Amino acid sequence: MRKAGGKDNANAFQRVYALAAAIPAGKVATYGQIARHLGGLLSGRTVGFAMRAAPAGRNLPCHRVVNMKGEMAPGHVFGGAARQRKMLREEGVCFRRDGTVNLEKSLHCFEDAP
DNA sequence: CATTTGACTTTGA
DNA sequence: TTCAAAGCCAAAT
Repeated sequence: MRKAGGKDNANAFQRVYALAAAIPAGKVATYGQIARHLGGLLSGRTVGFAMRAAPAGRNLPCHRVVNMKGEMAPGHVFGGAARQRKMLREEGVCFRRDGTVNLEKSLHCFEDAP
């Protein structure tokens, strides 16, 4: 049990990391999916924020987490979108001709949230 | 303490 | 069909 009046929101970030680490190779997950899996405790934006704030040393496969469109992270977070795409492709993720991830093929299936 | 920004998603035109 | 705006939560300023 937590202390009364205290917010366990910080725990939510750890849940995001746990789910991200639970994504098997060759599969990807969306931010909103993880957020929804947390029971609406967070929103897709906050999940992405948690990834950006994800501490190194956790071996966190944040590159397996993409947006609903299957696009890679913006900027050079993983050394460039093309770099992340190649990395995911090496893991066995299916891609479309548009350069986006084929969510129909490589979207990891989390359990539905209540 | 209030405002702005950001690795998102959904709905409306 | 594609484009734009609103809603969302947390950290940074």
